[in-house]
Amino acid sequence: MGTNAAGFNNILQAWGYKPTTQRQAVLEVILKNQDKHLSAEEVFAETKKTNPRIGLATVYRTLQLFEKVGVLQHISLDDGRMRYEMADPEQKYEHQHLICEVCSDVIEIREDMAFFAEKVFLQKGFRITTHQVKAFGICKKCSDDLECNHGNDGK
Amino acid sequence: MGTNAAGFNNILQAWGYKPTTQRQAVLEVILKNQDKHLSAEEVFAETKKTNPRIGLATVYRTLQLFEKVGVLQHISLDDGRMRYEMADPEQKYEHQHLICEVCSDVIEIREDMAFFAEKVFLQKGFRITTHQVKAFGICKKCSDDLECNHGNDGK
DNA sequence: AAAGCAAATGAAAATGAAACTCATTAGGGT
DNA sequence: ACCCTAATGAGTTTCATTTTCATTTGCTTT
Repeated sequence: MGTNAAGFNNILQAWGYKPTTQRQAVLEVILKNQDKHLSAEEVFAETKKTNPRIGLATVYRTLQLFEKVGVLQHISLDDGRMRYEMADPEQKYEHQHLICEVCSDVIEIREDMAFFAEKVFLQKGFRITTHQVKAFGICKKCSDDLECNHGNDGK
Repeated sequence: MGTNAAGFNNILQAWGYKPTTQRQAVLEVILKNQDKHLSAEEVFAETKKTNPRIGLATVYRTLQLFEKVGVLQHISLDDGRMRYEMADPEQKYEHQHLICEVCSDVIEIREDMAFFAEKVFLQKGFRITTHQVKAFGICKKCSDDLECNHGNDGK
Protein backbone atom coordinates (compact mmCIF):
# COMPACT_ATOMS: atom_id res chain seq x y z
CA MET A 1 0.00 0.00 0.00
CA GLY A 2 2.60 2.59 1.00
CA THR A 3 5.25 3.86 -1.37
CA ASN A 4 7.99 1.30 -1.68
CA ALA A 5 9.47 -0.17 -4.84
CA ALA A 6 6.92 -3.02 -4.65
CA GLY A 7 3.66 -1.19 -4.04
CA PHE A 8 4.77 1.44 -6.48
CA ASN A 9 3.96 -0.61 -9.57
CA ASN A 10 0.45 -1.10 -8.30
CA ILE A 11 -0.03 2.62 -7.89
CA LEU A 12 1.11 3.32 -11.44
CA GLN A 13 -0.97 0.52 -12.91
CA ALA A 14 -4.02 1.64 -10.98
CA TRP A 15 -3.69 4.93 -12.83
CA GLY A 16 -3.03 3.22 -16.16
CA TYR A 17 0.66 4.13 -16.33
CA LYS A 18 3.50 1.79 -17.12
CA PRO A 19 6.19 1.04 -14.53
CA THR A 20 9.10 1.65 -16.88
CA THR A 21 12.75 1.27 -15.96
CA GLN A 22 13.19 5.05 -15.95
CA ARG A 23 10.34 5.49 -13.52
CA GLN A 24 11.73 2.78 -11.28
CA ALA A 25 15.15 4.40 -11.40
CA VAL A 26 13.75 7.79 -10.46
CA LEU A 27 11.77 6.22 -7.64
CA GLU A 28 14.90 4.62 -6.23
CA VAL A 29 16.63 7.99 -6.21
CA ILE A 30 13.64 9.50 -4.42
CA LEU A 31 13.58 6.72 -1.85
CA LYS A 32 17.30 7.04 -1.22
CA ASN A 33 16.97 10.77 -0.58
CA GLN A 34 13.84 11.01 1.49
CA ASP A 35 15.51 13.46 3.84
CA LYS A 36 16.45 15.84 1.00
CA HIS A 37 14.44 18.12 -1.23
CA LEU A 38 15.79 17.39 -4.68
CA SER A 39 15.23 19.51 -7.76
CA ALA A 40 14.57 17.97 -11.19
CA GLU A 41 18.15 18.67 -12.19
CA GLU A 42 19.44 16.96 -9.05
CA VAL A 43 17.23 13.93 -9.56
CA PHE A 44 18.48 13.82 -13.14
CA ALA A 45 22.13 13.85 -12.10
CA GLU A 46 21.55 11.21 -9.46
CA THR A 47 19.51 8.94 -11.70
CA LYS A 48 22.12 9.08 -14.45
CA LYS A 49 24.56 7.31 -12.15
CA THR A 50 22.61 4.07 -12.47
CA ASN A 51 20.79 4.86 -15.69
CA PRO A 52 23.08 7.01 -17.88
CA ARG A 53 20.74 7.08 -20.85
CA ILE A 54 17.83 8.80 -19.11
CA GLY A 55 16.88 12.20 -20.49
CA LEU A 56 16.15 15.35 -18.52
CA ALA A 57 12.71 15.70 -20.06
CA THR A 58 11.82 12.26 -18.80
CA VAL A 59 12.81 13.28 -15.30
CA TYR A 60 10.58 16.34 -15.47
CA ARG A 61 7.71 14.25 -16.81
CA THR A 62 8.27 11.55 -14.23
CA LEU A 63 8.30 13.96 -11.31
CA GLN A 64 5.04 15.49 -12.50
CA LEU A 65 3.59 12.04 -12.95
CA PHE A 66 4.61 11.03 -9.45
CA GLU A 67 2.98 14.13 -8.08
CA LYS A 68 -0.22 13.36 -9.97
CA VAL A 69 -0.45 9.82 -8.60
CA GLY A 70 0.26 11.06 -5.09
CA VAL A 71 3.79 9.77 -4.59
CA LEU A 72 5.46 13.18 -4.54
CA GLN A 73 4.61 16.76 -3.78
CA HIS A 74 6.46 19.85 -4.87
CA ILE A 75 7.70 22.70 -2.72
CA SER A 76 9.32 26.00 -3.53
CA LEU A 77 12.22 27.07 -1.37
CA ASP A 78 12.44 30.39 -3.22
CA ASP A 79 15.65 29.45 -4.97
CA GLY A 80 14.23 29.54 -8.46
CA ARG A 81 13.60 25.86 -8.97
CA MET A 82 10.90 23.46 -7.97
CA ARG A 83 11.78 20.80 -5.43
CA TYR A 84 10.13 17.51 -4.64
CA GLU A 85 9.63 15.38 -1.58
CA MET A 86 7.66 12.28 -0.68
CA ALA A 87 3.97 13.01 -0.32
CA ASP A 88 2.21 11.90 2.82
CA PRO A 89 -1.51 12.41 2.38
CA GLU A 90 -2.18 11.76 6.06
CA GLN A 91 0.08 14.60 7.06
CA LYS A 92 -0.88 17.36 4.68
CA TYR A 93 -1.62 19.65 7.55
CA GLU A 94 1.33 18.69 9.68
CA HIS A 95 4.33 19.34 7.55
CA GLN A 96 6.28 22.59 7.42
CA HIS A 97 9.72 23.77 6.36
CA LEU A 98 12.20 25.93 8.20
CA ILE A 99 14.84 27.40 5.92
CA CYS A 100 17.97 28.83 7.53
CA GLU A 101 19.00 32.09 5.91
CA VAL A 102 22.62 31.56 6.95
CA CYS A 103 23.43 27.95 6.04
CA SER A 104 20.43 27.23 3.77
CA ASP A 105 19.64 24.11 5.72
CA VAL A 106 16.06 22.90 5.44
CA ILE A 107 14.48 21.54 8.60
CA GLU A 108 11.18 19.72 8.46
CA ILE A 109 8.76 19.95 11.32
CA ARG A 110 5.33 18.51 11.94
CA GLU A 111 3.13 21.00 13.64
CA ASP A 112 -0.56 20.27 13.69
CA MET A 113 -2.32 22.86 11.55
CA ALA A 114 -5.75 21.27 11.28
CA PHE A 115 -7.21 24.02 13.46
CA PHE A 116 -6.02 26.51 10.89
CA ALA A 117 -7.95 24.83 8.08
CA GLU A 118 -10.99 24.54 10.31
CA LYS A 119 -10.93 28.17 11.30
CA VAL A 120 -10.51 29.29 7.71
CA PHE A 121 -13.45 27.20 6.63
CA LEU A 122 -15.69 28.48 9.40
CA GLN A 123 -14.77 32.10 8.81
CA LYS A 124 -14.42 32.23 5.03
CA GLY A 125 -16.07 29.10 3.69
CA PHE A 126 -12.77 28.32 1.98
CA ARG A 127 -12.11 24.60 1.91
CA ILE A 128 -8.36 24.00 2.08
CA THR A 129 -7.09 20.94 0.25
CA THR A 130 -3.35 21.51 0.66
CA HIS A 131 -1.27 24.14 2.31
CA GLN A 132 2.36 25.06 2.70
CA VAL A 133 4.06 26.70 5.63
CA LYS A 134 7.52 27.96 4.88
CA ALA A 135 9.49 29.85 7.48
CA PHE A 136 12.78 31.67 7.01
CA GLY A 137 15.08 32.48 9.86
CA ILE A 138 18.21 31.36 11.65
CA CYS A 139 18.71 27.80 12.80
CA LYS A 140 20.04 26.90 16.23
CA LYS A 141 23.47 25.96 14.98
CA CYS A 142 23.97 29.23 13.13
CA SER A 143 22.75 31.42 15.96
CA ASP A 144 25.08 29.55 18.33
CA ASP A 145 27.95 30.24 15.94
CA LEU A 146 27.06 33.91 15.76
CA GLU A 147 27.02 34.08 19.55
CA CYS A 148 30.50 32.55 19.73
CA ASN A 149 31.93 35.19 17.46
CA HIS A 150 30.59 37.83 19.82
CA GLY A 151 33.13 36.87 22.48
CA ASN A 152 36.27 37.07 20.35
CA ASP A 153 35.23 39.52 17.67
CA GLY A 154 37.39 40.28 14.67
CA LYS A 155 39.65 37.27 15.27
CA MET B 1 6.46 57.58 8.33
CA GLY B 2 4.58 54.72 6.70
CA THR B 3 4.76 54.01 3.01
CA ASN B 4 3.10 56.80 1.12
CA ALA B 5 4.48 58.81 -1.77
CA ALA B 6 5.81 61.38 0.72
CA GLY B 7 7.56 59.20 3.31
CA PHE B 8 8.85 57.05 0.52
CA ASN B 9 11.65 59.42 -0.48
CA ASN B 10 12.88 59.40 3.09
CA ILE B 11 13.06 55.63 3.13
CA LEU B 12 15.09 55.52 -0.07
CA GLN B 13 17.41 58.30 1.04
CA ALA B 14 17.94 56.66 4.40
CA TRP B 15 19.30 53.68 2.48
CA GLY B 16 21.36 55.88 0.17
CA TYR B 17 19.19 55.35 -2.90
CA LYS B 18 17.86 58.02 -5.21
CA PRO B 19 14.14 58.65 -5.50
CA THR B 20 14.09 58.65 -9.29
CA THR B 21 11.06 59.24 -11.45
CA GLN B 22 10.94 55.55 -12.38
CA ARG B 23 10.91 54.53 -8.74
CA GLN B 24 8.17 57.02 -7.98
CA ALA B 25 6.15 55.74 -10.92
CA VAL B 26 6.48 52.13 -9.80
CA LEU B 27 5.51 53.11 -6.27
CA GLU B 28 2.34 54.77 -7.52
CA VAL B 29 1.39 51.60 -9.36
CA ILE B 30 2.00 49.59 -6.22
CA LEU B 31 -0.06 51.97 -4.09
CA LYS B 32 -2.92 51.90 -6.59
CA ASN B 33 -3.00 48.09 -6.52
CA GLN B 34 -2.58 47.29 -2.87
CA ASP B 35 -5.32 44.67 -3.06
CA LYS B 36 -3.62 42.82 -5.92
CA HIS B 37 -0.51 40.69 -6.17
CA LEU B 38 1.22 42.03 -9.24
CA SER B 39 4.04 40.33 -11.10
CA ALA B 40 6.98 42.26 -12.52
CA GLU B 41 5.49 42.05 -15.98
CA GLU B 42 2.17 43.42 -14.71
CA VAL B 43 3.85 46.27 -12.85
CA PHE B 44 5.79 46.99 -16.04
CA ALA B 45 2.64 47.15 -18.18
CA GLU B 46 0.88 49.34 -15.65
CA THR B 47 3.80 51.70 -15.14
CA LYS B 48 4.23 52.20 -18.87
CA LYS B 49 0.82 53.86 -19.01
CA THR B 50 2.17 56.90 -17.20
CA ASN B 51 5.85 56.40 -17.97
CA PRO B 52 6.16 54.81 -21.42
CA ARG B 53 9.96 54.97 -21.50
CA ILE B 54 10.57 52.73 -18.48
CA GLY B 55 12.41 49.47 -19.14
CA LEU B 56 11.50 46.04 -17.89
CA ALA B 57 14.91 45.57 -16.27
CA THR B 58 14.35 48.71 -14.26
CA VAL B 59 11.06 47.34 -12.97
CA TYR B 60 12.76 44.13 -11.87
CA ARG B 61 15.53 46.09 -10.20
CA THR B 62 13.07 48.45 -8.57
CA LEU B 63 10.92 45.67 -7.15
CA GLN B 64 14.01 44.04 -5.66
CA LEU B 65 15.10 47.37 -4.26
CA PHE B 66 11.70 47.98 -2.71
CA GLU B 67 11.84 44.60 -1.09
CA LYS B 68 15.30 45.33 0.30
CA VAL B 69 14.21 48.59 1.89
CA GLY B 70 11.12 46.95 3.34
CA VAL B 71 8.42 48.47 1.16
CA LEU B 72 7.50 45.24 -0.62
CA GLN B 73 7.65 41.54 -0.06
CA HIS B 74 7.47 38.79 -2.65
CA ILE B 75 5.21 35.80 -2.70
CA SER B 76 5.00 32.81 -4.97
CA LEU B 77 1.56 31.67 -6.00
CA ASP B 78 3.03 28.68 -7.85
CA ASP B 79 2.21 30.14 -11.23
CA GLY B 80 5.79 30.46 -12.44
CA ARG B 81 6.37 34.09 -11.64
CA MET B 82 7.20 36.08 -8.57
CA ARG B 83 4.54 38.40 -7.23
CA TYR B 84 4.80 41.40 -4.94
CA GLU B 85 2.67 43.03 -2.31
CA MET B 86 3.08 45.78 0.25
CA ALA B 87 5.18 44.69 3.18
CA ASP B 88 3.80 45.19 6.63
CA PRO B 89 6.54 44.46 9.16
CA GLU B 90 4.08 44.53 12.06
CA GLN B 91 2.05 41.74 10.53
CA LYS B 92 4.67 39.30 9.36
CA TYR B 93 3.05 36.58 11.39
CA GLU B 94 -0.51 37.44 10.57
CA HIS B 95 -0.75 37.34 6.82
CA GLN B 96 -1.63 34.31 4.74
CA HIS B 97 -2.92 33.56 1.27
CA LEU B 98 -5.77 31.33 0.18
CA ILE B 99 -5.58 30.44 -3.50
CA CYS B 100 -8.70 29.01 -5.13
CA GLU B 101 -7.88 26.13 -7.42
CA VAL B 102 -11.00 26.77 -9.48
CA CYS B 103 -11.09 30.52 -10.11
CA SER B 104 -7.49 31.35 -9.11
CA ASP B 105 -8.72 34.08 -6.80
CA VAL B 106 -6.32 35.03 -4.04
CA ILE B 107 -7.83 35.78 -0.66
CA GLU B 108 -5.76 37.33 2.08
CA ILE B 109 -6.39 36.49 5.69
CA ARG B 110 -4.79 37.57 8.92
CA GLU B 111 -4.53 34.68 11.29
CA ASP B 112 -2.26 35.16 14.27
CA MET B 113 0.66 32.75 13.91
CA ALA B 114 2.92 34.10 16.63
CA PHE B 115 2.34 30.93 18.67
CA PHE B 116 3.79 28.97 15.77
CA ALA B 117 7.03 30.94 15.78
CA GLU B 118 7.23 30.66 19.54
CA LYS B 119 6.71 26.94 19.56
CA VAL B 120 9.30 26.41 16.83
CA PHE B 121 11.82 28.46 18.75
CA LEU B 122 11.21 26.60 21.99
CA GLN B 123 11.37 23.20 20.36
CA LYS B 124 14.06 23.69 17.73
CA GLY B 125 15.89 26.86 18.65
CA PHE B 126 15.05 28.12 15.19
CA ARG B 127 14.41 31.85 15.18
CA ILE B 128 11.85 32.67 12.50
CA THR B 129 12.20 36.06 10.85
CA THR B 130 9.57 35.67 8.13
CA HIS B 131 7.17 32.99 7.15
CA GLN B 132 4.62 32.28 4.47
CA VAL B 133 1.42 30.34 4.73
CA LYS B 134 -0.10 29.48 1.39
CA ALA B 135 -3.21 27.36 1.20
CA PHE B 136 -4.81 25.90 -1.91
CA GLY B 137 -8.42 24.84 -2.02
CA ILE B 138 -11.85 25.92 -3.16
CA CYS B 139 -13.31 29.27 -2.26
CA LYS B 140 -16.84 29.73 -1.01
CA LYS B 141 -18.12 31.11 -4.29
CA CYS B 142 -16.78 28.22 -6.32
CA SER B 143 -18.04 25.52 -3.97
CA ASP B 144 -21.47 27.19 -4.00
CA ASP B 145 -21.40 27.12 -7.80
CA LEU B 146 -20.45 23.45 -7.80
CA GLU B 147 -23.32 22.71 -5.47
CA CYS B 148 -25.78 24.47 -7.80
CA ASN B 149 -24.70 22.33 -10.73
CA HIS B 150 -25.52 19.28 -8.68
CA GLY B 151 -29.23 20.03 -8.89
CA ASN B 152 -29.53 20.45 -12.66
CA ASP B 153 -26.66 18.37 -13.91
CA GLY B 154 -25.71 18.16 -17.56
CA LYS B 155 -27.85 21.16 -18.54
C1' DA C 1 24.42 77.70 -13.76
C1' DA C 2 28.30 74.48 -15.39
C1' DA C 3 31.21 70.54 -14.27
C1' DG C 4 32.08 66.14 -12.38
C1' DC C 5 30.78 61.58 -11.00
C1' DA C 6 28.69 57.77 -9.33
C1' DA C 7 24.22 55.79 -9.41
C1' DA C 8 20.51 54.59 -12.33
C1' DT C 9 18.55 53.43 -16.66
C1' DG C 10 17.21 51.08 -21.18
C1' DA C 11 17.97 47.96 -24.92
C1' DA C 12 19.70 43.94 -26.01
C1' DA C 13 21.80 39.73 -24.99
C1' DA C 14 22.47 36.00 -21.71
C1' DT C 15 20.86 32.72 -18.51
C1' DG C 16 18.37 28.95 -16.76
C1' DA C 17 14.38 26.16 -15.47
C1' DA C 18 10.73 24.00 -17.52
C1' DA C 19 7.90 22.64 -21.52
C1' DC C 20 7.39 21.07 -26.04
C1' DT C 21 8.37 18.43 -30.61
C1' DC C 22 8.91 14.54 -33.02
C1' DA C 23 11.22 10.58 -34.56
C1' DT C 24 12.42 6.31 -32.20
C1' DT C 25 11.89 2.74 -28.61
C1' DA C 26 9.81 -0.28 -25.44
C1' DG C 27 5.70 -2.31 -22.68
C1' DG C 28 1.95 -5.38 -22.60
C1' DG C 29 -1.64 -7.69 -24.72
C1' DT C 30 -2.95 -10.55 -28.70
C1' DA D 1 6.68 -12.80 -32.96
C1' DC D 2 3.32 -8.83 -33.89
C1' DC D 3 0.84 -4.66 -32.98
C1' DC D 4 -0.36 -0.48 -31.04
C1' DT D 5 0.06 2.97 -27.97
C1' DA D 6 2.50 4.96 -24.24
C1' DA D 7 6.96 6.46 -23.12
C1' DT D 8 11.45 8.18 -24.11
C1' DG D 9 15.54 11.14 -25.55
C1' DA D 10 17.77 14.78 -28.02
C1' DG D 11 17.11 18.91 -29.44
C1' DT D 12 14.50 23.03 -29.61
C1' DT D 13 11.54 26.51 -27.65
C1' DT D 14 9.50 29.36 -24.25
C1' DC D 15 9.46 32.56 -20.87
C1' DA D 16 10.77 34.81 -16.46
C1' DT D 17 14.60 36.88 -14.68
C1' DT D 18 19.42 38.60 -14.73
C1' DT D 19 23.34 40.62 -16.70
C1' DT D 20 25.97 43.71 -19.72
C1' DC D 21 27.27 47.96 -21.19
C1' DA D 22 26.78 52.31 -23.26
C1' DT D 23 24.07 56.33 -22.13
C1' DT D 24 21.51 59.29 -19.03
C1' DT D 25 20.17 61.30 -14.76
C1' DG D 26 20.30 63.06 -10.06
C1' DC D 27 23.26 65.32 -6.75
C1' DT D 28 27.14 67.69 -5.07
C1' DT D 29 30.85 70.82 -5.75
C1' DT D 30 32.50 74.67 -7.82
